[in-house]
Amino acid sequence: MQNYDHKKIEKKWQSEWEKKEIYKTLNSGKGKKMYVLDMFPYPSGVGLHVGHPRGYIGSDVYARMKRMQGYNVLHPMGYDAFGLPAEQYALEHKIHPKKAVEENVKTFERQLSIIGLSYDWSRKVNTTDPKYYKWTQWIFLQIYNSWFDVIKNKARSIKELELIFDKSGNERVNAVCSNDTEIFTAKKWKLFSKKEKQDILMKYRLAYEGYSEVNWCQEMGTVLANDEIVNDIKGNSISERGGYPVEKKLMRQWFMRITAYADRLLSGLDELEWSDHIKEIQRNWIGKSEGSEISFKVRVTKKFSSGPRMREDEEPDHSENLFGNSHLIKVFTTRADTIFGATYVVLAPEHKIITNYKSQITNWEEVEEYISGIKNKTDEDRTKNDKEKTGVELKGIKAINPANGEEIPIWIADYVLASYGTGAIMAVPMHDERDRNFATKFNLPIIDEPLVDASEITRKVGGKIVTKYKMRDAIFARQRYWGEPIPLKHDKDGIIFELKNKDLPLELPKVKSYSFTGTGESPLAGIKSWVKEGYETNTMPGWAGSSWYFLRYMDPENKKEFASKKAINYWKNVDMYVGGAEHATGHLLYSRFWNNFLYDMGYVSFEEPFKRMKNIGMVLATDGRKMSKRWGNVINPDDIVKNYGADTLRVYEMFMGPFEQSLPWSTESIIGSRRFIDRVFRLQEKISDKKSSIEIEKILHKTIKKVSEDIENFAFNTAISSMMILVNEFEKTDFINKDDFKKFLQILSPFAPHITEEIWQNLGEKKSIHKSSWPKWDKKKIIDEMIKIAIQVNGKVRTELIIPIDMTEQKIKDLALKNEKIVVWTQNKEIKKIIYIPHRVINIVV
RNA sequence: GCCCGAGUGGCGGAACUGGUAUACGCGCACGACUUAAAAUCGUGUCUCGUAAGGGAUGUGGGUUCGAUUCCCACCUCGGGCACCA
Repeated sequence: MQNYDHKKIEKKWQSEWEKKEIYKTLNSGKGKKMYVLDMFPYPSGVGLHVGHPRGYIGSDVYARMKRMQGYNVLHPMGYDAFGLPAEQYALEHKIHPKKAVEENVKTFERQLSIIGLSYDWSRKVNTTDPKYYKWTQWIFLQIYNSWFDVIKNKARSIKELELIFDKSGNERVNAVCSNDTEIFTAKKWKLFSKKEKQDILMKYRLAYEGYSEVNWCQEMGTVLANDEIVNDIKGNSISERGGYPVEKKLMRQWFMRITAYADRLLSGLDELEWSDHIKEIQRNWIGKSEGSEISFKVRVTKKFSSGPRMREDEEPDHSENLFGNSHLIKVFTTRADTIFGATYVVLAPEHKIITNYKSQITNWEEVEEYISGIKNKTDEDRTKNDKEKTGVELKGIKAINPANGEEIPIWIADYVLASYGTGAIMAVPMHDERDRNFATKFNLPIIDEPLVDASEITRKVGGKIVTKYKMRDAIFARQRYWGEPIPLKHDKDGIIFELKNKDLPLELPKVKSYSFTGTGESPLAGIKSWVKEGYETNTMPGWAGSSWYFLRYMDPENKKEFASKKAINYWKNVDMYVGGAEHATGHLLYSRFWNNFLYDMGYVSFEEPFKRMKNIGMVLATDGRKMSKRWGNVINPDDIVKNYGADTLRVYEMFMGPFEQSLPWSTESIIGSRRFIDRVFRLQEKISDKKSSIEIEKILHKTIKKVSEDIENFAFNTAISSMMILVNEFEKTDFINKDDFKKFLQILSPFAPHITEEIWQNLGEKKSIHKSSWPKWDKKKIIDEMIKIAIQVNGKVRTELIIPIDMTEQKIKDLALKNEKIVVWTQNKEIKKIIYIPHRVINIVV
């Protein structure tokens, strides 16, 4: 008997499998389909630590079992490689990002290849490959050319909207649109110029151009993310690196109107087999709340003013204009029932109505100062919970509470956000803690008025019931180089043209420097030919390519479509998605959004892309911290594979604890998994043609059942522990039946593919174990004839009984009562009742 | 602050739907093999107690014949959101 040489065995089988392409998947097959997908990685320069492959091993075990169970399994891998880290790596190493990605992919593949994962590598995708991002651009154009019909609750072509405008204007259109959209008739629409029409349509498109505030750092010449900013001693925002001042700057951006899908993204969660935890995070992120929109009239109290025209008897205005018109303040409240307790109104400092009353506000200087003070603060500063409330009253004007006609003061304060609701609130200090804090600080009245019916009062004061979401539209632009170019161009009059399909992909141009431009614009803006052609200079954000990659794996070489109808209809949604929980509010929301959109437009036949999902827990370092170069606690999987073998690494990573739980790595404990593999190898010596004992058969079949069920539930740790128990039993016997041992090898093979293949073929099999059929357990063989039950007196276990499984309840009770260990506790006492739980326990209550 | 999740031996963890808590593995101790060590194998390993028996699943209470599991309060840790009207 030769010794177990993991290096030799693993190398041999890996090259054999590759040669025979045993993991290659066709877009058709006899069995049912099964799409098992890993979240594709961002190949970074530092390489993998032992935590990274844990999720891949889990999905691999699952995919391998499903394959053996007769499913046609799609199990691909690819790379998400656009974005900042690759760009920064390139800057540091002075190479092109494309080169950096190539290098990192190579490192990644070398590290993965030695673990023995069963990917179909022929389906590899890379988001930075023009052949791939051609279709990212194409999908962008479909989204750009769509609007959202609220009545039909789905996306429709923008051409249809134009037809509606031609026919009847937008008065009756119920669409999701930007909130400063004005109402027009068909007649008026026809009079608009081309540019004006374009601007109006832009307010309806699901991908649209707009402006948003960014954190701008002049010294660094770039936009910073929120977590790249810290506060100095005075509370001013400064960059984390360098400590330069950061201010807010309005910047042109592209957006995705994900808010149109808020309701569907919320209700779609119900049918998904995801952990409740992740669903809850998405629900909170979407943040649905129902309430009332109510208008408060503004009255100028300063005498002889020449302000906006106002008439007391004027009808409230119900236009969709965000900030209402000049003489009405529209507030959003979830507590319309408290309206009689409203003692003041608060506007966001950005509220448009403020400047409309510039000449009526008597303390304008003070107001202006407060507003400009807000400008230099980041949202984070403004929204710190423990922050003392600040604000300024708008003197000279008052609001009228529509419920009781009372005149109440109007304030501006940064605790009211322009981006949520209507940017204005009615303050009810009696019922709202924030309003109460504010009222206390500024000596505003706090009154206790009886509550009224919310919907009734809303109707009475001419308001309406509305639903609001916390979720915002997603910014879909980066002012950086390393991303997909946006496939649009404009002429000198600002008319936007989309690129035709035949002109896709619009490839990233070569550029001298892809570092920050200093103007905040993308490096593409520095390329004369690019700008001259009128191409868009923003690039797409990192999440663009990852929002649809699962569809490309189905048909990765297709040149005519992002994937053929046939392939999409065959594979449909991902059946099992495996990856980190940190993508809950990013990737997992965006890709659901894109997939919903593609469903609306008839490109895919399913609304939800990821039916089942398991979230891998993090592998922590031995010290309980995250593994990081910084702490010097990184364990490299290459070393583990070298010293213990890939099978041992795989078994250990699955055995160390529950799949979804974060666990500390222990190189000390890994020896247990290696011993297990060693024992399995040594068991070969005991193989015989003799029939196994009934006891061994029983435990074997129980183990097959347990392992099958555990893999299905991603309970890999207990699957392995049950196989360890079986091996312990095998070791106690003199011989092992060959067929029984082969069954054991099969259920172990998803975890330890190399050693099981080696023994399998040592036993005379010619075909790969991974192509064999998953063993079935025999129901008859797992039934115990004799079982052990506990006998309790008053809930405490006093003894155990071993009885035939079919013994009657009465007989068991008699036996229990006669038992000498029980009699000690029951004599001279009245037996009140006896509780019998079949096959488990008898409890005698005295 | 609000919303989720978790807390079990020296360590990682197990326990179906309320039914014998501590499976499996690591570590440790002792023993076998060995000149010796490693490897391997065997035995033991929650705690107090000689035993009978008692006590332990973060803490305190409750429901129940019976609670790691359900309920209430609190403590600690992890995650999400963060003045969302």
